[in-house]
Amino acid sequence: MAESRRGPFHDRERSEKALIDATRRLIARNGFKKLGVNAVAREACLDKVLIYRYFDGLDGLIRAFGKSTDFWPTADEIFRGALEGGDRHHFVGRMMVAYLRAVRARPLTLEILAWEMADRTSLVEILEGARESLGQELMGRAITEHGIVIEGTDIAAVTGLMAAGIHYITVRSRFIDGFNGIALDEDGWRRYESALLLIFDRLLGAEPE
Amino acid sequence: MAESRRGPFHDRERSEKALIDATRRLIARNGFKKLGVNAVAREACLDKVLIYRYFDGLDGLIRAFGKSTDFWPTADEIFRGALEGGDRHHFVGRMMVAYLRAVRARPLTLEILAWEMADRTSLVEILEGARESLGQELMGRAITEHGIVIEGTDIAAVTGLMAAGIHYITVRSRFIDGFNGIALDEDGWRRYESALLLIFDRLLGAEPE
DNA sequence: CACCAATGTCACCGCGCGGTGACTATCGAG
DNA sequence: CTCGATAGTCACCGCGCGGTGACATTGGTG
Repeated sequence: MAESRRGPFHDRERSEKALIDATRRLIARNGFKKLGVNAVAREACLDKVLIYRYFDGLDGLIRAFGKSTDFWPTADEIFRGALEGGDRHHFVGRMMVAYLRAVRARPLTLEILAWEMADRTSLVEILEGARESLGQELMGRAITEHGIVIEGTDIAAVTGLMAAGIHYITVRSRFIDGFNGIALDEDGWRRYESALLLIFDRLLGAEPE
Repeated sequence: MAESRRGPFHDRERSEKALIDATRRLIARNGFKKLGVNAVAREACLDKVLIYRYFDGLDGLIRAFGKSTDFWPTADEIFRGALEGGDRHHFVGRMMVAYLRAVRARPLTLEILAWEMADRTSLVEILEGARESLGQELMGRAITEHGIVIEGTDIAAVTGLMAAGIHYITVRSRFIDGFNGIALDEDGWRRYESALLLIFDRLLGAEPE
């Protein structure tokens, strides 16, 4: 079998994978602006008709891309980061910092987030499913597995607000290099992280375990 | 003079204004996705060549639109809202709530915010100038005119984070009806507002003046 | 009046897009 | 070897886009 030759594979599975990979590369490189059947086919060095044959069009390709790619951080990753984050601050604050870092480290995720803000087409809706529940899962497991106790505070509203702020700043950091007068260099990110820790310490009480 | 007739005005000023108004309507209605010389000209019932003649292309038209329209809330509006917000919470928290309401009430502003997240073209950069300084102006005037004292807290980082969260949630509320498990109905907005007030009360101390 | 600059209209160009039908190449089954 | 299904190519369509040149219309000035 001529594994490494250029051009067609005569292997549907490989072609499908090539198209999905091309989609991922395009989104990572250019975002969603220039995403289309022509662009994907060019990137994959395959004919665009295959997108229609194998995926029933761009929608299906995006759907397959969404299933194949873990562009979203997992709850485990967040908890791991929070646990490594020392013990001088409240666990929930450390979770938010871990979330900030996880999102920042995922260019693909940032593009998806930006896409979700920009328009509401069928393409975007496909990618939203799994992750709206991440917040709930995080708080639920924080309570059951890590013994976090919340009382007297609308924790969903506060964490939602913080997650929203994290999304906004990280997404915009793709283009701009400052927000609200704070440069988005390593020092600026540290300041935002400290702000997150401080807010939850003051809200929920620092817990020097 | 046939003031109210359909069609050409034979009046450059009026035509320019018509094009700018058409731009505003289009952005408010469809966002920036379908914005282009053809669409604007159609909306204005004028020929697109005038966009090139009078504004040197779409860039210039957007620039003129940015100058002509006050799509951004003013510091005065925020202070007014904060002062009307009672005295049971810290002034900075009330300012953030006023900011949330001001942004929410401006569909045009939400579209611009969404646009800024989505891509970084010359068109977007034009609209960014005046407002990056709003945060600084607000905090500066809060300190000098309202006697707000901040110490021991990175207030820029905290307010930046909150403003970012406000931007994200309001922008997404154009399409979705919930975030982090909180419905974006009147009750949901109240919860976010309460969260803002609570955070700044805990951070800066409630000041029942 | 004649003239001219400015205003606005119209027809057209090249391009890349999404989408499709007809064709060829490959490979395994009988 | 033959045949048929599958994988992949190619040429083409209509459309809307950004952009431009040639023309028609208007209104003020001498």
